[in-house]
This record gives sequence, C-alpha cells and structure tokens, in this order.
Amino acid sequence: MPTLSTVARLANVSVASASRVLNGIRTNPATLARVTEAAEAVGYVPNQAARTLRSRRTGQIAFAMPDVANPVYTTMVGSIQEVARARGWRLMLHSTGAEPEDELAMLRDLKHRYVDGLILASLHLTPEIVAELARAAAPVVVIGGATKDGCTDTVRANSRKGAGDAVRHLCALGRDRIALLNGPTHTTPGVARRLGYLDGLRSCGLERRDSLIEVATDFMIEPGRRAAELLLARERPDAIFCANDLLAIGALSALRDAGLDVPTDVALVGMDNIPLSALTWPSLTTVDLGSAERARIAAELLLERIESPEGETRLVGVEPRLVVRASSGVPA
Amino acid sequence: MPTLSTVARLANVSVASASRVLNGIRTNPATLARVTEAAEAVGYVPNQAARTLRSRRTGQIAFAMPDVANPVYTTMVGSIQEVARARGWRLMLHSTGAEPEDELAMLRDLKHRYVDGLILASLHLTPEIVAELARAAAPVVVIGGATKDGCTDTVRANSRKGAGDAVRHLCALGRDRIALLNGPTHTTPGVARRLGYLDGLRSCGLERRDSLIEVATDFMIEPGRRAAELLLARERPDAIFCANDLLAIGALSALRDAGLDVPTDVALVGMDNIPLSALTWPSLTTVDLGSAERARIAAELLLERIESPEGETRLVGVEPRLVVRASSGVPA
DNA sequence: ACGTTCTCAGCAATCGATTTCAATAGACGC
DNA sequence: GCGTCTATTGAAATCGATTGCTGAGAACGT
Repeated sequence: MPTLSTVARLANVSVASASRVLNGIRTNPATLARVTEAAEAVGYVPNQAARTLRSRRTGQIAFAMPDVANPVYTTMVGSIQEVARARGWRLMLHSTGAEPEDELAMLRDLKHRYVDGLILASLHLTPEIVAELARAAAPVVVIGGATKDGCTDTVRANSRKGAGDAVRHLCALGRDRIALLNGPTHTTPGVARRLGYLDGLRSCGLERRDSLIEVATDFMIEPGRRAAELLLARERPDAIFCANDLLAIGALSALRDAGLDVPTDVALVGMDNIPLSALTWPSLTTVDLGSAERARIAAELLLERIESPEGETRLVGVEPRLVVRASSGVPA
Repeated sequence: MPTLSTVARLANVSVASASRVLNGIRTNPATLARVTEAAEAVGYVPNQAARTLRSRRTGQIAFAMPDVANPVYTTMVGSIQEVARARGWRLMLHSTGAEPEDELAMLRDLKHRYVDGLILASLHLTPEIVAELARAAAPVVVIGGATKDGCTDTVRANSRKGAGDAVRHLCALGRDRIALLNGPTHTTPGVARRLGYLDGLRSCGLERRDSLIEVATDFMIEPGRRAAELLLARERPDAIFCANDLLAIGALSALRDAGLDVPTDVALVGMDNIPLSALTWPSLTTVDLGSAERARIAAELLLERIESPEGETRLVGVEPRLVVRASSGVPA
C-alpha cells in the first residue's frame, strides 16, 4: 500500500512537499506536477486515520435519528446527505431507537473524535442529555425541542402551530367532535401537538373533552391503529387529528375496519407530509413541518459551527404548512 | 483532553502497561486496579484515530444500500445494527441512490481504511463493480446477485422461485390472466422476478402474453401506480404479480382509481413482506424474501471474514416464503 | 551592488495509541 | 545455592500523515 513517503520518494521531494501538494497548498507548478503524477502512478490514497490523528479533523459528520424506518427521518437523511456531499463531507447514520441511553452514548462517543460533528434528532431531551450536550466534545445541532439553556444550535418545527392549524381547518369544515390521536406524551412532539390541539379547540370555541384524546404507544402505524380502535370503542368523533402521518395511516385502517367512511363519517388529518400520505386512500390531509428543510438547515448550521466553533448559538424555526387532500373532506 | 500517557502518569506506570490494561491483556491485579482507577478518574477515552493508525483496525463496518427510504433496506439496517452492536462494532450507513458510480466510490473509498468491511446491497452489479470487488481494500459481502467469479461472499434471495410461487398461488385460486408489474429489467431483481413469473406461468400451463407485462421506472410506489395505469389502459388482467410491495401499493392505488375491486376483480400479490404490506386495504399477499435474515447473515459473514480474511468465499441463499393475506382473494 | 522581502522546500516534531523486545524479579526444581 | 523458567513491566519503535520552523535562493527596490 503506497504511503505519502512512497509518493515523495518517487517524485523526488520531501513528504512535507508531497503533503502540501495533496492538500492544495500553494506550490511551485513543477513540483506540483511531479507529485500529482507520482501519486497518480502509484494509486496513492491518504490514510484517514493518520490524517485525523494529526490534523484533528475526520471529514465526517453523524446523524443520529430515533428510527431509520420512519419516513420523516429518511427524508432528513436525504437532505443532510445532499449538503454533506456537496461540501465534501462523509455522513454517518445512527439509529438510536429513540432510547435516551443510546442518544447519550452517541454524545459521549463524540469524545472518541470519530466525527467532527453530530446532528441529533431527538424526541425527548432528558436532563441528562441536556447536560451532556453542554459538554459535548464536538459541535452538535439538535433537531427537535430547544434546550432551555440555549447553548446548543437548534432547528425546530413549530408543530404546536401546525396542530392548531389542523384543528382550525377541521372546524372550518364543520366538524365539532374533533379527536386527538397523539403519540407518547413524554416526548417533545407529543407535548407540542397536544398543546396545539388545545389551542385549536379554543380558537374555534370548542369544548375540550378528554375522552376524545387517545395516546398511542409510539408514533407508528400499528400503534396508531390500536389507539384508534380504543378511541372508537368509546367515542364517535367526526374528525381525528393525528400527531403524525404514520398514526393517521393506522387510524385509517381502524376506521375502515369499523365500517366508517373517511372523510364522510370521520375527517382525518395527519402531520409530517411523508411521501406515503399522498398515496393512501383517501389521500391524507396533513401538515408539512418542513422536514427536508429543517434537516438541510441543521446540516448547514453544523458545518458552519465546525468551521467556526465560536459565536452565538442559533435557534432556527421552520413554519408549518397545511397540505389539504381528500381525507379532511374537501372535494377533489 | 486526557490521553493514555495522562492515565499512565497518574497510575504511575508506563503507557505500555496502561495500554495493556485498557485492552484487557493479562496484567498484575494491582496495576490493573491502579490503571482502571486512573482512567476512570480522568475520564479517559481512547483516541480512535491513533488506535486505528497503529492497529489497522477501525471497529467500524459500513452498509451501503440503494435507498434509505425503502423499507426493505431499513429492515436490513435494523438486523445489521443488531449484530454489529452485539459484537461491539460501529455501523456506518450509506445511501447510494442505486447509482453504480456511488457504489463504485464506496468500494474505492475502502482504501481510505475508514471501515474494516462493507456490506453492499446492490441492485445491479456492473462489470466495473465486479472488477472493483475483486480488488477491494477490505472485506466486502454482497447482498443481491452473485458475481460470476464467486470471489466475494454473497447472500442472496431466491426471488425467482418466490415469483414462481406467487404466480402458482394466483393460478391455484383460479386466475388465468396474470399480469407482471415489474421494476427496471436491467437490475438483478428485475431479471430474476421476470424469469420466476415466466416459470410460474409455464408450470401452470398458462400462455405468456407480453402485453400483460409492464415495467415501472423504479421499485417504488408512484412508479408502480403509473405503470399499473398503463397496464390497465390496454389489458384487463384478473391478477397482478408485482415485483415488490411498493409497486403493489402503487398498483392498489391505480386499481382503486379504475374502480376495480381487489381481490374480487383483480387479485394482487407483492414481494418483500414489508411492514406496510400487512396494513394496506386489503392487506397484501406477498412473498417474504427474508430481508432481515439475509442482512443478519451478511453481517455475520462480514465479521467472520474480517476476523479471518482467508478461506473459501461463501454463497448463502435464503428461501422465499409466501405470506397469504387478503389481496389475493383467499377468504379472511 | 546590496539589503530586504518573498517563495518554496526540507527537516524534524508531533498527534496518541499499539506492539516488539529486552530486562527484571520472583518461583521453582534439584 | 544456583540455574532455569515465567510473569510483568518499561523503553522505544512504529503507524502515516500534518505543520512549525529554518534556510536557500530568487525577486525586488533603491
């Protein structure tokens, strides 16, 4: 395996010069040509470990997400990869399974310096995680809730407002028994969407009824189906706002099993605008929280922060956008 | 940032001894205790780059897949991560976008030695890729088609047999105008599933009719919907075998738009058994190609190969399994 | 013609571990 | 009591790059 000194010897220069050429540092055109040619000739590839050891830069960033199988996060992966690739960075992906311990482990692992920065998409920032964020060994950008102390760059969606918009949309269509199918309420999105739902009810002058609120065990299809079944067993809502699209797809399945038509009997609104939501039957009205954009911004923030670790931390918000489709009852 | 020599100094031993303790090499219990304690006290974390540089091991493996958004691959990610984590390896994920150039780049990048091995899930092994596989700088296990020269460990599904089974299943239910909704035919799965479909027709004594075959531009939902529309515009099949579940979900949408009932008018069978296939309406009959198991085996093969680079290359096959649900017309 | 500045290349230190090799000390057999 | 063997340990080399410093020579100004 050729090393830098192989190249240097062949080009008849010192390793220092060879290194400079390969790193694009100004050199005499003649040496530049000789080194380039020699490197080409022996098929030189720099050793990443040696380079990292000396320069303290890895050229890699990591993205830690709760669940690879969730389309929201795969969308984010796409955006981040785009930014990273365009700027010559390699991207590492991690699936934490939404386990706080796993997220903690990711943050602690930054000490190993195997990446130069981390984008952490978290459903719930525990106090331990916040503490670890403050002393992280490399820059971190959080996608999700903001930390109180504000000492970490953060990109967040305004899902509270989005949830409110969804409820107001349903109300404007004449629905007045609007249920909430939420995900776990100990999570940031769970809390925000519940508040948004209540905001929405209030601004429409609707009474809040706790039996119209059901909580699924996870933000996924099957839990959504089960929670919807429980809800339907005790109530007869004329609309359901689901805290995300996967839950809504589960609810769709439960409604069908119960012989209820969407949107005639029950209007349905989801949240996230995952690709699949346009292809269900009926197609799903949803609130786009700008996942792709948030991820892109997070990646850009991270790379900037890596370039210049100092400077104000930033909190960027992305505004929600209602995407009206068939499931909420608006004619095609 | 504490280094090994910090620990050694504190424990009053040489760095060599400290290194031994931290690597679990037999040492005097007294030194062991002192070093462990010192490491604990200063919060020592080994520098990955230095370790890799010297020992030529990174403790990382990579998984390159065509598309993170495809549930088949996210399933694989889960299995691989499980195996990797259990054995103390870190996993890197890459989405190649099914671009041969990206897959090539992944293989070439192995020379940087930033991982100790690669699992490559490829839809189509071009001659260039096969050539690069032969001279890869680190062990590679391929999930997908086998290389002719057989000098790379491979795990593959028998989707040809699976496709045949699907067709025979449809035939046994009395269907005799069985269409094929295939993905791109320049891919390994595209070819295999087409052959399996033809096998199936033959073994049922059915005539092959080219107008019953439609090819989508990609193995995804939306292309599936469009291809199904084209098919329905010229033919009236009583069953459609789709080359994967995403295509089948697209087809489901097209059939619904065309006012055709599944399974009464048209029976539908997919392939891959993705989680979503159990939750469509009607639920989707499909052929399980053992994605999770293939990925698990691939991970195990890779780790074994890393331990002992020599030895026969292996070709492992996983057998398909028909999963009968509602869409093929069997009563619930 | 001479001092000053600038460009470029090389020497050598350095990053933080692992690993080889030799030295030491104690255990043991006879 | 002496030679041999074994268990530990430390010194130093090594992995393959990057980078600070130094000096040689060219370019330039006066």
